[in-house]
Amino acid sequence: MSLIPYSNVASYGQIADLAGLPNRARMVSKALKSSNIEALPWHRVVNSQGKISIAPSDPNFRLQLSLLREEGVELKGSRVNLTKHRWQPSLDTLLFELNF
DNA sequence: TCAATGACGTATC
DNA sequence: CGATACGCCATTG
Repeated sequence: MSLIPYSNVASYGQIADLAGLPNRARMVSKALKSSNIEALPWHRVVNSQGKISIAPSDPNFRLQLSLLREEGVELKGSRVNLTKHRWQPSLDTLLFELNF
């Protein structure tokens, strides 16, 4: 997921699928909270509704908002415009995931 | 061990 | 839209 492009967003499930782990979105979320931000574009990750899945009380919530706005992502409150910013994995990416 | 718990997703109602 | 229900499974206590 370190390959989610600038100004794009992907959902937890989408990432899980790409990693070859269907229906395992929760694992991705765990990976994000535990695997502390090691130069990972965690802020480009939202749920399938395009909504930010962090508690608004959490400091990171604000951070994610600003980071996204900074990248020019359209936000309606805490919701991103998926139709416009959803990441579409390139063929190269897919092949890469399939070990080709 | 076992039950509860998630930065989740899809399907219904 | 909001509320519920159920699937998934590593981590926690």
